[in-house]
Amino acid sequence: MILPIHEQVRARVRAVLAELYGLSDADATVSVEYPPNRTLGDLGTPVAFDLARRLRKAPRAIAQEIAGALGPMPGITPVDAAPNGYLNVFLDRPSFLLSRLGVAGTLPPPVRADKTIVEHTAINPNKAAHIGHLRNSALGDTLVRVLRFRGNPVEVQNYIDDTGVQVADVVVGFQVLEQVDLAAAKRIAASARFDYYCWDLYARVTEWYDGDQQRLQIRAATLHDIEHGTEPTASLAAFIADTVVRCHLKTMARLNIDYQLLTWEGDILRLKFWARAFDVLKQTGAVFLQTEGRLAGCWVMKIDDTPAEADGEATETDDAAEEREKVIVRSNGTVTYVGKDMAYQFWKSGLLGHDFHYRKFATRMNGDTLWATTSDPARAVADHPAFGAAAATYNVIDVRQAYLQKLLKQALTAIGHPAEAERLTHFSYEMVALSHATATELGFAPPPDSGDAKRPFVEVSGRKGLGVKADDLIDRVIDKALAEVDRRQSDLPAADRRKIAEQIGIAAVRYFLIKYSRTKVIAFDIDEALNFEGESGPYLQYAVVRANNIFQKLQDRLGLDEAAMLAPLPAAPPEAINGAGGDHELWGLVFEASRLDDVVEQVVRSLEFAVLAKYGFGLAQLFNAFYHRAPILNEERDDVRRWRAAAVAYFRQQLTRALDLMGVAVPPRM
RNA sequence: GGGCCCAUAGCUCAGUUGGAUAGAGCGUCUGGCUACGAACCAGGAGGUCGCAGGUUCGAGUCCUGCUGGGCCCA
Repeated sequence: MILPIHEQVRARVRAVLAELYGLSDADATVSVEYPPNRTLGDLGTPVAFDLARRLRKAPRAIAQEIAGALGPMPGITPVDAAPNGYLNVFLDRPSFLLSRLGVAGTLPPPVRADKTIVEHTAINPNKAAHIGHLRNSALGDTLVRVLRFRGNPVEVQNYIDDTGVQVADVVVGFQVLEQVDLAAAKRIAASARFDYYCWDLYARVTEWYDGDQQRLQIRAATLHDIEHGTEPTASLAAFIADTVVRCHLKTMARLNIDYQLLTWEGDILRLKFWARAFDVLKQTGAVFLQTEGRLAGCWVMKIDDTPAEADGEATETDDAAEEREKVIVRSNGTVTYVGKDMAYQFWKSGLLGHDFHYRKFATRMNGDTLWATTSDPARAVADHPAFGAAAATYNVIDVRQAYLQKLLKQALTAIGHPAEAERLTHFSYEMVALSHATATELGFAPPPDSGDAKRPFVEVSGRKGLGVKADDLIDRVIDKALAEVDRRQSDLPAADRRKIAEQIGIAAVRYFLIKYSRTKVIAFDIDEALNFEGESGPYLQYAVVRANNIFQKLQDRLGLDEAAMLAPLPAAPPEAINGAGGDHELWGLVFEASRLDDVVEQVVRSLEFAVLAKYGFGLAQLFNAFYHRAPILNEERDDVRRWRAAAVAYFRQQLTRALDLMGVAVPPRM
């Protein structure tokens, strides 16, 4: 963990700047960076460049003055003013490594107070999950893990849109296309994969609508029945949603993803959350009844469509022409999903003044209860954790929802809570499409002369049934992993090999979904996802497995455990770690391993998990190179061997933690 | 019509608040297994960072315009 050292260096340089030049903290920002290699230094700052103009001196001269005035710092040896003006510092390597291994004291974990809600997944409960949903869940779950790593208390929620158009469509499929009632639907659920069944049925309903637009009236009537609890439609819809949600939870559990609370849209309706939020919106004038024009009879919210501007110069020309009106309640009385989302957000931010009832829905992977909201007092469990009312909210939803997420923020501001709006984050990411090769392989190739054939990728469409189902992908990746494990670990029992293959498959899928910037469209390619070589989850796992094997062998052959290997180090000659002969490879590995906390901060700041993925990969690469060049079991010199073992011990500790942040476990063998 | 995003090696992508020599994986070519198991490593080839201006001691990174592509709103 390197951040405490950053702070130490930054504080000391600031003190020197005040001393030498009378500069306050506000006058100079001291950024701490990493020199390109360890020969130049471990940490560096370009502070002299920033001051060159103000002080009318060459950066190099300033750097030399600062270096001369810095004086000794605990754990930090010489300070070097590089010829180009960088100011670089070197760490005391032995004490740095030993303290990080707990041989010489440990660092307290950070603690933060503010409760944070992360909402992710939110798949319409009307069909099987596909790879697009997996990107959401993988990002969301990683966000949860990363926030917890840095001490944030997190509540994970999964929003279930059980009263939306998509569920209505599948209800139409059952009732009209299949002539199936609730009892028959239950029989189907008992005998087949229900989410897969619904996947196909949903696509058929879409086709059926396309055959005659009049049929959309059936959808509207069905939706109305669901929203108003009219039987038998309401019960069938509830059964479909409940059953499909349980399928989704199983799928996500395969990837080590789960939740603390399922929030059901139907409960928001039945508990009149919306009515409550509507009152607030009306009272504050945030929404009003439009009496004229084409939106007459609708309750609308004026929305700010202008791009964010720092200055106010444009305001005098920005009259009504720049403002649009968003329909919140349609003239037929139905609430748009924006309205429901607002009520939900008010509750998340602790501004609604009402709460759900809660019921136990299932058991989580760790044995805790997965809770669900309920509107039925008879089903409610009195003794439940406190949900909602968080200081900060992350809504993990793809970029197509950016407009609606902006509306949520505006609604919070409009009802007089700009601070809450500020702490609402739309965790936005681009969509997942299919590469042409994979679309073709799946039988979805667009006609050669069509416009679709010329596009860079093929769009996934749940409505058309066009996509890769999450469980199919996971199955294929695990099958591939199992074939590899069978080849290499034939002595292991089948059940163990299966378990290892699952761990490897999960790593491959999760790493693949994390490694791209969130602003990038993923053109999903099955062959790429199945590649376990190079930059992949299994590569990272393999590095840790190798490191673990070294300690296993030390134990087996010499009876030495990690603690016994490290115990003599405080008194051992430090040449091996100090890079005698200009070799800084061992130290380079240790230093890079220490950067995890810095990387996590950067990840939370930027919400870019690709940074975490690249870090883990780079660290694994460093280790693999070290592994080849620096033997431990076959090393004769005792101190060299122990320093190497210490470096490997720290490496495996840190990469194991990094993998855990990605929801990836380390297999016992590979 | 308005807004957001993307463009870097043959392909897929990194490149931190502007900073040290533009990197990685895949593919391709060459070499390395008596095991700390090669799901690995070492090396080669491969680049007008979409185009044109601007700001700066310094621009792949910031600003403006343009081209091509994707998405959202109307």
